[in-house]
Amino acid sequence: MLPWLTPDTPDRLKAVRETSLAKLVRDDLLQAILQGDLPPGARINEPDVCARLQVSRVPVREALRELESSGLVVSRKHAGVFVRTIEADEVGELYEMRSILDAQAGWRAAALPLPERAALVQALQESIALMHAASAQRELAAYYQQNLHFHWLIMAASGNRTMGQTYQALVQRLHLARLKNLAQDFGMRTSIAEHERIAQAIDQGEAESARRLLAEHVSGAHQRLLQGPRSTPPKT
Amino acid sequence: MLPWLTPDTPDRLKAVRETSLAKLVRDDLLQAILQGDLPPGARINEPDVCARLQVSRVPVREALRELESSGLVVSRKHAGVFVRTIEADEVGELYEMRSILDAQAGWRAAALPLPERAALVQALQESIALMHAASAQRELAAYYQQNLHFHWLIMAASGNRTMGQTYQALVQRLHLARLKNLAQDFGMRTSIAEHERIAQAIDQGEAESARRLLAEHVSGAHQRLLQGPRSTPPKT
DNA sequence: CTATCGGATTTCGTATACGATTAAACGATT
DNA sequence: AATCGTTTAATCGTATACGAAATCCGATAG
Repeated sequence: MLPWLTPDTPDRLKAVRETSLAKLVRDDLLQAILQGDLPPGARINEPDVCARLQVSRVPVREALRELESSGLVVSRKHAGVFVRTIEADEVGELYEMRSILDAQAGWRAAALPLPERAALVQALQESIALMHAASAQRELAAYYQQNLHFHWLIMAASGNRTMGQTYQALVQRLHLARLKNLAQDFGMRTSIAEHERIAQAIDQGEAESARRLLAEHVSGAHQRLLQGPRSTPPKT
Repeated sequence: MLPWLTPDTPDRLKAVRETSLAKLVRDDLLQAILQGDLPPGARINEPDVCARLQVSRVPVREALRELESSGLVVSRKHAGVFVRTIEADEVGELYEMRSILDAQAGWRAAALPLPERAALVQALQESIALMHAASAQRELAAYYQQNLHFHWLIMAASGNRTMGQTYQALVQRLHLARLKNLAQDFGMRTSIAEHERIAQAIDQGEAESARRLLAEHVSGAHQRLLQGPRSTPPKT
């Protein structure tokens, strides 16, 4: 390798060549939306974005169109672009889709050849450990992130990139809904226990179990969300 | 109703108010792609589109960006926009997603309250009748359309609009793959028989059966596609 | 005759400016 | 107080221009 070439030079070169201003603007707005800097219902001002990022209107408009088609913003003609507000019924729709996507990914993951599966399971267990830590310290944000990570590990391992993209868009929209209702502790303990059983099923190669557990896990998460926070589960 | 108001006036008014040039261009290009006028791999020339539709470049670019994010075209910087070519492995990914979406929709449909379910089943049976007709006359295009229609009926009846949108985008991409391989007769008889059993399961309200049958039906369609055309199934 | 290098053409990406249209806010009138 | 008209500000669509990149093509060297 030539001395002035760092290992990541080809990647950076490729990134510069293939990226466009529109994509950069899109990523910036995406981050702003997901972080809550642009809360649901907020109006996105084109000139402001142009001024902030020092770009012209065209890339901004293209970025907004792309965000619109992924369902994160809505554009009302001659009125502006607004961050979408996700209604309760749509949350239900999104959870239903998540449940079947997660279930399918889990099924695939559990049917993976042993070496890859073992690597996945190890990553899952590390994620679970971090969930325990976050739960113990009541760090909801950290727990939430780990939760996303856990499921993403399974999705990524399933090997279906198309499904992964849909999943990602889906999670982003759910995140939008989450921004409205303040983050709350909806049964972290139950959730962790389910995660452990899922990881176990994948570890054992029990594909059908993994599928069922994941479907129930996601549906259950939705149910817990609907029922709202509870102090402690009643001992029957 | 006021005399000068035709029944569809509100709709048309709404359409005019909400539509934009970009959306019109998008729909036009979408149709051109799906009809095969712009075959996979074809280059989409911006000035040509501008000249043909008598619009400026901005709406054309926005339309292309939207098509890109729905996976129908790819844009190579400074090289142009091209209709996507779907590779075999991606076809597999798409079929995998279709199978779980169809299965879930069928499960929901079979759990529908009786009046809606009866209406759905009637529509499904009409569709099957048209499939029989198309099959008898070897009209592959007509059969293909009915096939799409059949599955769409189930998806629409399931009531999950979000899932319906993903499904639609998915079917469009699969259609793109189909444009490359010439349309072929991959077991219409088997397919019709499966459709009949699916309609029956929904009619009987057997949700789990409907889910399983649809999942197997779509997977089977993919398998038939992979194996290529066969003269007649061997009698065991 | 082939391969490679270089320039010319084409096309895309971006920036800027302007007219048209619309929505929302404000004020005037009844 | 309610309604209507006006104003204002924003967006949308368009036109134009320029820089950058890629492709095409020919000339030259081997």
